Amino acid sequence: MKRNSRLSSTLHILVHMAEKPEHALTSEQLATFIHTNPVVVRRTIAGLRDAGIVTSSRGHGGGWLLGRAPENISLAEISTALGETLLPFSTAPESPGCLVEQAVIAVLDDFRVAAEKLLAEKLSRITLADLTADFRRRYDLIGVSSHAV
Amino acid sequence: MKRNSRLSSTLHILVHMAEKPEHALTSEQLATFIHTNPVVVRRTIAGLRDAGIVTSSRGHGGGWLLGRAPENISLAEISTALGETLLPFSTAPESPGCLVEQAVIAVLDDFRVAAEKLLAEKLSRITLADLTADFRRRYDLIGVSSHAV
DNA sequence: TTTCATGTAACTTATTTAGTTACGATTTCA
DNA sequence: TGAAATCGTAACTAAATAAGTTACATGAAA
Repeated sequence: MKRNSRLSSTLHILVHMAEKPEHALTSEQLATFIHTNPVVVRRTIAGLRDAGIVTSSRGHGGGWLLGRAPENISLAEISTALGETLLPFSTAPESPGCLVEQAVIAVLDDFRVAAEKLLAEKLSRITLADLTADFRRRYDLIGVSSHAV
Repeated sequence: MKRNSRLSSTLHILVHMAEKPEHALTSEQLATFIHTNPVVVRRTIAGLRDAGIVTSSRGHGGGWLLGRAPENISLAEISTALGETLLPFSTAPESPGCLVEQAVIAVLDDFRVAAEKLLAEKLSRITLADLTADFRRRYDLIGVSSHAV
């Protein structure tokens, strides 16, 4: 798993889980999908469990399942549950008391608040179901082209 | 200079330059403003020079000046000149040929393109002049409160 | 009670970014 | 013309962050 790909890797995993709603997938299996190892998977999606997006069970036959229907899981929730920040820049003060810095931070923070709201809104309109639908479309297309050949 | 603070640090520097339009500031001076060293400053704002946002001159009395009026320098330009990415997540393929990944990347890239456009628009409406105005307001306020006491 | 699975802490490794040193090129000034 | 000041940039070091790995405790099922 590459850097900064936690969101896309997690979505990859979730689509697989959505495609096997009745079958718990182990961390081991999920790890192979995103070319990493089971511990990284467990660590990465631990927050999703806390958010009720997935459930996990131990022991024989255990593993991971979606916590609810893909229609009710938005990318906004997933991103939040992963602890991802939508904007990459920092506005933490480095020279408390400096008026220039205070002005910079004030303006940037205003922008940040507004931007995060916008992004969260956009992400909340995309659901896991949209992703699985997109996947199925691609899958069916391959089938068609195979027949055509 | 902390991590992920290249944008705010650069804005800090630029406000100082806007406040001294006639006086070239050296990398050394700029470095002290953001608590780093001259080479980091030169490296960081090299892109701004290429974009015409600032100019630099060598030798005795040399240093850095704004390339044009603060009203005509937007945060969008600055961010771009710094080579900053507005969104932090990666959508680089890790398993070429995987249809699930393709679906995930397609959806995320659509979001990314739309989101970057939105953010760039918002940033293009904020200029360096807005920052200096904010700074002056704070500066004047301090003066007033000093008189009051 | 054995096996399979997660939960998690601790450690190692890889990557990225900032910091540093060094020095050449350019400009000003005495 | 020579000394001092300043940027430009390459090369290296250090620090921070994130991923990968190992190890083992916990819990569930056969």
